[in-house]
Amino acid sequence: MRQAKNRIAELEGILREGGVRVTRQRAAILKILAEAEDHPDASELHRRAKEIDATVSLSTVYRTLSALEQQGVVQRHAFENATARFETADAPHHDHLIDIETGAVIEFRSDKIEQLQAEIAAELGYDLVRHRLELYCRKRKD
Amino acid sequence: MRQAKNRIAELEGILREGGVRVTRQRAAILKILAEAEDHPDASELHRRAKEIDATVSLSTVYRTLSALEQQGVVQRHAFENATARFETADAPHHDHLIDIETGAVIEFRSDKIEQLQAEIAAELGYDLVRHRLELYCRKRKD
DNA sequence: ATGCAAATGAGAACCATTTGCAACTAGCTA
DNA sequence: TAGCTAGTTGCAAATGGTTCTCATTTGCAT
Ligand SMILES: [Mn+2]
Ligand SMILES: [Mn+2]
Ligand SMILES: [Zn+2]
Ligand SMILES: [Zn+2]
Repeated sequence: MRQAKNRIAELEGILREGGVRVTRQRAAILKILAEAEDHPDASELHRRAKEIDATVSLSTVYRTLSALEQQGVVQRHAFENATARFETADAPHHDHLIDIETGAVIEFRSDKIEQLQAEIAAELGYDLVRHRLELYCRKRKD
Repeated sequence: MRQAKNRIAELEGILREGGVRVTRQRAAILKILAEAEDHPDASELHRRAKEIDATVSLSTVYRTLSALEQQGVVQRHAFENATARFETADAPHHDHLIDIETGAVIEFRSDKIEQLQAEIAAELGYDLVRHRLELYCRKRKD
């Protein structure tokens, strides 16, 4: 809990630095995001945030997510035919494996792949700015 | 040209096999797709198809693309905040590098990455069904 | 040629996300 | 501490790519 509080305070600090006001609504959304262990979409975040502050509107959730994304505090994912999902951007970079039966999202990281991507871009005369790697899988049955 | 004609005939054959009628509109869309060297979206395909058959409607473009996708003849891509783009699925598998300044799409393939992906899925207890790998890049300036 | 299930065009519907606007309010100022 | 004001909010309407509805047309097997 101490952990989470620090993290939230830190995030709020980043916002204030960026000239973004920390309103009641934004604090609620930020707390939800900081505590989330999954990859909720806007309406799920809305549902959760309302438990903290019932006045939060879906519009504000969207506006806040855009602001947080712009501040680099939140990351947006657009998985295959699904609404956008979000997570805080404080964890080290990772990519995602999506279970196509259950929708479960599993995180992973491959330094080899990360490096290969940069090499490929370089070979083609480009600098890699960001990438998207998603594995759509089915649980192995043996 | 011979090449293209064969390819189109072949694609039409696949459709008939699948019990999908080859209409005037579908033939036009198929021809455009077979000749396309880029990754056009639905409205661009519509624009091009109308030059062959002016009656083609955007609805039919969408419906045809869905049908072709289901037959495995066409592949749909949903790049970062952009409309869906399409290409025939007869070329060997490849992934895409997107120039974030110009929007240009460049194809590439890395057998190493392909293999690593399968390994990662396996390690997590999954079978890789399909994946999405996109590199968002900026032209290197030196 | 005929019959009929499949396909079409036009426009309405969908739906996640964005936006306009009048009422609030965070946070600096005096 | 009260006041000021630009940033923020809730609500509702707008957006825009894509899908759907339905009356009409058409591919194609017989
Ligand atoms: Mn994640
Ligand atoms: Mn391609
Ligand atoms: Zn990665
Ligand atoms: Zn690939």
